[in-house]
Amino acid sequence: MLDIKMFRDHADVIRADHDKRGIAHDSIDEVIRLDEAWKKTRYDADQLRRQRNQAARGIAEAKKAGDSTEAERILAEVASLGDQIDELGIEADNLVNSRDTLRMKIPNILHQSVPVGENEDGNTLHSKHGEKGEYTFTPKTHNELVDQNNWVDLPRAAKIAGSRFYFLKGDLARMELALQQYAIDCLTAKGYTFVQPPVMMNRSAYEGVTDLSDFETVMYNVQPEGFYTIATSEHPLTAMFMDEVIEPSMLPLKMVGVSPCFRREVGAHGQSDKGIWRVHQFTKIEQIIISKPEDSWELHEELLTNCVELWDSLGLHYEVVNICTGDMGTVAAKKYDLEAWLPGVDAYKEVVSCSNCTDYQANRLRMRYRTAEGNEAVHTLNSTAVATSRALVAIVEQNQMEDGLVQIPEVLQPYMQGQKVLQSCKW
RNA sequence: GCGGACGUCGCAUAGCCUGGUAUCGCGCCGGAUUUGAAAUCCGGUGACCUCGUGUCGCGAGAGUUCGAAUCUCUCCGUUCGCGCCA
Repeated sequence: MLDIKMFRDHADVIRADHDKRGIAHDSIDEVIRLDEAWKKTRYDADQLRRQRNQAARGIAEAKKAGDSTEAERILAEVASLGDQIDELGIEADNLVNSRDTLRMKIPNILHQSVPVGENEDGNTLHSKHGEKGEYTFTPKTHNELVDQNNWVDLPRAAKIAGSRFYFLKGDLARMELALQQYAIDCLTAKGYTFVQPPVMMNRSAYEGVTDLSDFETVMYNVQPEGFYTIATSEHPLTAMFMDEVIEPSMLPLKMVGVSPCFRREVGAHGQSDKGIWRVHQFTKIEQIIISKPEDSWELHEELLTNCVELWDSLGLHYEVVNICTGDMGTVAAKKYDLEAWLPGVDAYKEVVSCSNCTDYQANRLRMRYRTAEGNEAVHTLNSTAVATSRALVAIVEQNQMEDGLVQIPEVLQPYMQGQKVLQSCKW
């Protein structure tokens, strides 16, 4: 959510940003209109409250002085004030609620380095890492490979849960765990604190970190408590300091989180999403930073550097893409994606997303830090380190051999008792 | 699940019984003093607005009242005891 001061003092900046994104200004104008109406109504209500408070003080004094006639007189005079105050108060509440409901939907201000484009075709190449491997045979898709080796059981998962769930089995499941440990070790070595978050959140905290439409399409709602299962550990870790004033000496707060991630994937279909590429549940190791505003752009680059080092060390070929205006969501001010090459389909597909959300989430979460001038909103950043299901797909496809077995990346071998090749499951 | 206690500005705490201006301390910021620092002293330190002798704010919401941190109810959270439990 953008600071209301942006609408009052720098509406031109928001308008220019909407122009870049190619969206109309209607909502901005409406927020400004509602804000002015709220300020006026609020002022009127305050004036009445002031009258009432003065009267109440008068009554207190009169009673102390033992003058009950005077007390009765003031009481009669202000008898109707309460109703008027209630009326104006409700009106003011309605106005400010409408204002903020609308304000929540207005996207973050983009960084100037974000390329302008209508859709994902406008994303620009930031950097290339590694080379396409050369195969003396026709590379298979990960679906064919996990099927051939009995590493994934989709039909039985569908039977007991539903489509887009999976059993992960044998050596592939072992490598999944190795990936988790390796990624966590890499980041804790860089000074990031390992945190395991709750995997469910209440609605009010969740509203602080996500696009409102996600409640209808992304998160599972768990009854009877009404919790939401997290779609990524970004959400609990970012919301962790909700409603707090953080000591500046604690910043920047760097965390590496691991959690299962749950996604309903409403409306998501298509041949390319078969197998374990797009699923309802997967594990993700996530980097989170909470920082002072002046440090966030440098730290955004640090997050990307961490990803690059991690993915390079796995020996994988991928590209880094700078997401354009038309492909950016509501929350991020700038976003890099890592797209790994999948030889089975000869395409680059998203495996990592690295965002600077500036003060957008912090404003919603009322998450501030102390400065000489007062309390100011912090900046929040997040980046995938490894989403294991997708990393497995990239490894399986890129490291496949002619017999359909898969070489284990060297850095993961120590986590698998030195094993070098993933073996098939018997059943 | 049952029963009790508790929730007050960044932290810590008083006020609650008996309704009538949000207390003291620490930390932090500014000023005085100092070559500098420490110590000391003074002031400030939640949010909002049309910036006032203004309004709101004591976990959230509702109620009683001219007026609620204070009384009543519901909910949330923390904690202790009992029960169940990996």
